[in-house]
Amino acid sequence: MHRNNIARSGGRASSARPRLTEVAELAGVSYQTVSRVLNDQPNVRPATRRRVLEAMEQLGYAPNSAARTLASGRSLTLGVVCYDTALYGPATALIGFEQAARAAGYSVNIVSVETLTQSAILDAATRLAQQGVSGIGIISPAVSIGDAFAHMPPHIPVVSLWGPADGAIPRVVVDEAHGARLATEHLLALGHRSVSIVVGPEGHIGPDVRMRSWRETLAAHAVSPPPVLHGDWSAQSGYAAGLALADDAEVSAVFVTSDQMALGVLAALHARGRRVPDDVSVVGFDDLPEAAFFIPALTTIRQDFNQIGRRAAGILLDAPQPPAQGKNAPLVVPVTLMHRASTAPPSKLR
Amino acid sequence: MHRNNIARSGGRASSARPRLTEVAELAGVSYQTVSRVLNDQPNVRPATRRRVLEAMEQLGYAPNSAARTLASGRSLTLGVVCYDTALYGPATALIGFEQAARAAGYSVNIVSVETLTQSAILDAATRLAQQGVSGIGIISPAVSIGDAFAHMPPHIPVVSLWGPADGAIPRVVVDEAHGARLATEHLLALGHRSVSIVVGPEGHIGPDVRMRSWRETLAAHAVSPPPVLHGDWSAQSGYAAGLALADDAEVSAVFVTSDQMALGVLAALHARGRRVPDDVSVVGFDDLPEAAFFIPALTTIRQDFNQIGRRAAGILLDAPQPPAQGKNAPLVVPVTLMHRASTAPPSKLR
DNA sequence: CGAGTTTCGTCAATCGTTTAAGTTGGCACC
DNA sequence: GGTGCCAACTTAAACGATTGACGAAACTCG
Repeated sequence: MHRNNIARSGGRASSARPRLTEVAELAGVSYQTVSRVLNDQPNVRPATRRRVLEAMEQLGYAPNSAARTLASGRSLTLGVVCYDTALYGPATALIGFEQAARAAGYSVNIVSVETLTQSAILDAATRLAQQGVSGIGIISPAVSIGDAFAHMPPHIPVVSLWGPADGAIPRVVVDEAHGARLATEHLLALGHRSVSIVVGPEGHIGPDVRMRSWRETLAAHAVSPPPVLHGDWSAQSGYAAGLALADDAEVSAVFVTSDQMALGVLAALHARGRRVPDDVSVVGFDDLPEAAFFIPALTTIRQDFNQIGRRAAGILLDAPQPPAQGKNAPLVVPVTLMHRASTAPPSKLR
Repeated sequence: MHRNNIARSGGRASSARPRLTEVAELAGVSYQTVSRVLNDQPNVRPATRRRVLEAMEQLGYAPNSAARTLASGRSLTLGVVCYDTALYGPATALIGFEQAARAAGYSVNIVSVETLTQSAILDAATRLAQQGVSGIGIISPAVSIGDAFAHMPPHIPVVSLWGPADGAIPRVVVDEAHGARLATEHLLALGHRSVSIVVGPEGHIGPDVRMRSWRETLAAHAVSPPPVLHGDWSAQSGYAAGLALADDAEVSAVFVTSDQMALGVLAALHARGRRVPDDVSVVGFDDLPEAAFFIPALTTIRQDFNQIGRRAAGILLDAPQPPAQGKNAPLVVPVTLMHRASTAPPSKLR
């Protein structure tokens, strides 16, 4: 004997975690049978199964997952690459992902990336792959990560949340286009002659789609689009954009593509003495829990972040084999307009 | 032979993950030596080490972590129990935790709990323990979870973030008491005769400490404390509290123990026509990135969420053996006052 | 150049499972 | 009452590493 396990070698029930063989012993069967019960395979008599389960219960047995994955090749673990998960949306999606994974008996490993570059994401995903996860979710509102996954560790299904369409990996997105249309049409329907826009960082997927849809909606109403303002999701950047908007007397309606930025816009408009919604109407995007308590309460587009996470996990769980990763249609989560106090008809119409 | 590995049995470099023996073969050493390099044990000549590392590089070798933990008993994985990680603070702490863990070569497993009860937390921690994590962080602003860890899976170090003092587990907290004192004294120093308070949910640790400190600070200035209002961290609950405050003409200064609730308070005061800071001064707690863009910009107590997470991971990493879990002093992260526009001297003094 | 270290290889056991293949027992059937 | 068969169970070989003991070759010194 080379490694003496003191804890176990001494007499009976040790404090260490019981093994499969101990369960078998207690139940009076072979360890094989216990394994059968564990992986609920057929050919175990109900009475035997019951005895085994009782023995497990009694010993407080839980299978050693390392041994399990080693022997079986299946890890029962999913990985998530997080970026900026401190934002409400991604954080909520992460929780949703975990909930769905846990419900299916999987655990969740996370790796965060500081920057949203292809190589950083690829590194993170590789880490997870080496950890042996059986699927990877990527919370990545960036445009071009598709290529990165050409060199991904082979045979691990991947799904992106708010991901780009360029890659060949499946993705879960919200109906960005519809949301932008809802927002823009809402403002037009109120009587605004035009709708300005504050979009997220260039190169991110969501903003791009929202902007395109906004432009199309304006075009459908024969409105030529005003200049586009860019932000980086932060309230700070929204404030900067808001100052620019405030100085333009033509602006009577703004679609801000995130609630955080909308908060900044509201602050800037207030600082410049432009009243909302009297002088300027503002629509956000996300429907943060706080949005209803902005001053004034923010009209915004709600997206169900938790569901995005759940759906993403679901895709991985349904695809233990890498799915047909064609240019398959993304899973689209619907959005709805929450009408609150920050939007009203332009003053001249009242 | 019982299980034929088709992929590997065919000729040379297969697409499957290389094994330790393959590295050894390529480097022209025994697998023993490779293992020595891997666990950087002594007695390997630099030149040999280099050859081995090159071979690893060339094959893209990464150790199979399941096999590793099985054989060694070390898992190189930490677990985190998350509650409401969609909130900015906890989410940021989670990221910090992961960053620190990753820097030390550990990966991070998460389990979320829907409710913050002892049993839910214990279940979650047990799940993680069964997963084989070598340390557990608990993001738990609740009071009484200490007992739960009496029956925890043995010999796994645990640390709580914003955790209660009652248990015997180490914890990382912010200087709640100092923060509350800073906030209260700031308002008193501005000339307010009294300071009202809106605290978080009863039974949570942070709120309790903050409230006690607020009370002591008032006492030190010979001010008898006004009635306490309770919220649940949400802006919604802050709004409700704010309405109550707005109706009380005596109130000229409020310390709201979270920025989210402060947002609700601001909205309620605004809705009731009470101006901030002219009629009422408001101080928050947390310093969310958005706080500077509330209307008006919120004076608040900043805490470094990321650092809390990092520190928590650090404690676990320094304690591969369960630490001396006495009533040890918690690791206290400092706070600072961010003075902004929501606080000013009471109107009668101006 | 011999003694004492390093360095490295061989051999072997082990971690706690899964899983293929072999063995037993009992029942039905003709 | 043998034959056949299936369910139920046992045996044995992996999975991919870690770890220990031990010995042989290769260095380092005095």
